[in-house]
Amino acid sequence: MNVTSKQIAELCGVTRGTVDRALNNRPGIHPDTRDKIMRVAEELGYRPHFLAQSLVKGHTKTLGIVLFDIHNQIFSQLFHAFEAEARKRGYIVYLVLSNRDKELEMEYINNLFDRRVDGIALLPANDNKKFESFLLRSRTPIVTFGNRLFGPFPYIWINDKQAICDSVAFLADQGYRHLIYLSPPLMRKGKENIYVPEQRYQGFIEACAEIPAMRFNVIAHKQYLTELETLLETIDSKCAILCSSDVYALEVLKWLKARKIRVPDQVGLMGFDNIEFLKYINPSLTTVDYNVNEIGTKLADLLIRRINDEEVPVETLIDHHVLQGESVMSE
Amino acid sequence: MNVTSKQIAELCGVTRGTVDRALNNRPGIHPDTRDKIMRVAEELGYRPHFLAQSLVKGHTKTLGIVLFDIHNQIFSQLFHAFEAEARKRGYIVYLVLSNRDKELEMEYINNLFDRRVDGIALLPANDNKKFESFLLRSRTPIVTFGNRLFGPFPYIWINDKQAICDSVAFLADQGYRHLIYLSPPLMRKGKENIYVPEQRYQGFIEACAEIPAMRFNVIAHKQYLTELETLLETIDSKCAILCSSDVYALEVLKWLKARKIRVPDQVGLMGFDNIEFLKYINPSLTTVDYNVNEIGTKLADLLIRRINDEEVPVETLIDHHVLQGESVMSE
DNA sequence: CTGTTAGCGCTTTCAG
DNA sequence: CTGAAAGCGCTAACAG
Repeated sequence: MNVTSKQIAELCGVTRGTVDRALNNRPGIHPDTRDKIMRVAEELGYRPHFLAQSLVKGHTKTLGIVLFDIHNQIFSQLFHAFEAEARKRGYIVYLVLSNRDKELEMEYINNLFDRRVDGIALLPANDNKKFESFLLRSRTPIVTFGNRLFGPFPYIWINDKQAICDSVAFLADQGYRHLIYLSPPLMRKGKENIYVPEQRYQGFIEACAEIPAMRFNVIAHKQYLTELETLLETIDSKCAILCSSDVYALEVLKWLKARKIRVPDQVGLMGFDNIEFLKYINPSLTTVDYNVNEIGTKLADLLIRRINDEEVPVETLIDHHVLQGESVMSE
Repeated sequence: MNVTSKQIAELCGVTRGTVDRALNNRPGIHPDTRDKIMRVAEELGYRPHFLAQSLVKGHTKTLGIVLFDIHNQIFSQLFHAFEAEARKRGYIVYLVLSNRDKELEMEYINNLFDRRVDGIALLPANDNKKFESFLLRSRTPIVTFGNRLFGPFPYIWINDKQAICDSVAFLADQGYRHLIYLSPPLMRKGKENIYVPEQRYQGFIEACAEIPAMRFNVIAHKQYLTELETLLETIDSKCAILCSSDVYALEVLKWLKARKIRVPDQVGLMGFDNIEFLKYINPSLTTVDYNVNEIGTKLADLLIRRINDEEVPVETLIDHHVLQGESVMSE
């Protein structure tokens, strides 16, 4: 069914070299033969065999993007922007989900290498040196985001530490004197790459340490709700729960509602990411907002520029700001 | 950097044919030479060139999936399941987003054809005959979902018409005597493939027609909220708004809250899809629930079976049921 | 301006 | 058991 350049050559009574010159309009061919070849190609609905082309050209116009999963809406928004930019620049993208499984992540990346993707956008779950040298060995351009590696891999995200510092400062401003930082990913410390959770955590610790009157706790548990329950009973000052991402804040909010604990009257609540779904939540959630579409677009841009051997900054940090909602209140 | 079978052949003093026999453990090779070749391959970290392999084998172990977008969570859930099943069966997947753009959809599908994907899972935005014959011409296995074509393309989804009939029956049971069906996608009638919206619409009309006491309206507008506002003022009987998907129901709920119209006291509200995020919504939304993970998994399964030339049913319908939430109430 | 040749990396058939 | 040769479909360098 599929017509090849060889067939066109035979039909036109020329050789494949000539057909190639016409098809890829390169110089050195008589206008008449070119026209004829183009007409025949058109009629037969000729389409070049992409794999064969890739094999000889050495590139595939394909990008891979590795995410943990796509349940957290922040990543589907990011993907959408990434895909759109990739398309505009002529690339198609493989989306693979590692489910935070380190083995699976390596398997997938290997598979992407085998398929000769031109570049990979990576949200890494692995973090050791072995992994990094594995990535380096392939010489495939890689840009990381949302979690950092320490080899020479460009990174794009936000300044997480600063964002949490800003959040703490904001809550302090509103009169909160006791903060609970909730970040279940921290429990995977030593097991997985938790660069970003760690950054946020440090931001929290440092910011709190600088405010003399501030008391604080950290919850880094799978069973964070039960821990929260016991904790909440012991606190008497004005207290807020700062979550490392909106999805946890939503879980907490749901739980608080079930317990008839009023937000923000009895306890303040703050998330992180400003995912689109927040617009349907009451009370509206105070959160850290940043332009994830911009990240997705720039991620693709950086990757493609690396593919084209252009210089790209090793670190690109997008702006963020605290977005005030009804889930916290002043005095 | 990348080691080829040719290099291994030279190093082992054999020919590439022999190397191939070892690597793909085929019969007709001396155990010793096999061992040696395997050892050398291992040491050099040999990995077969996937594109070259595909070129000669005639398959790519690649699936394409075409979605409108990934903002509606129902589709990210579906993708997750699809991807997981594909991986288990040895496939990697291209995710492309048509944004409901018919031109773009064709471009993308052409691109997937060019790349010789083994099969495509398609949520079609196009619907005319030209499009279908275009799809057929390529002879690439295609399975559709979420919107139907009428060529011989297997289809998997739910029985949408029945689901809306069930919803209407349910609402009637609860004592509602006036229903507003809200389905903005209907406005694209004649412009795009709206098979599923149409099915749901017909379910609504037919079900209402069978209930003598029932009055009803349909909103199929982009500016559905303003239309809703004027409509609501004219209604005196117990009324519910039935939305063609949860995302519209959430928009409506948000708007009603802003207008201080209480759900379900003043008006009932019902969605469709039961997306995961609903668990964070108050009042909890009455909706139509179905197992979208099952759809994603079966979609991949059907597609792969078609690729393997197995017979697959032309239509696979997953169960659904009305899930009662607090957004509707009896008498 | 066009044909010939070699090659991308792998598989497969046919001899030996 | 192994080598030689052809081919997947396309590109590119070199002659003519």
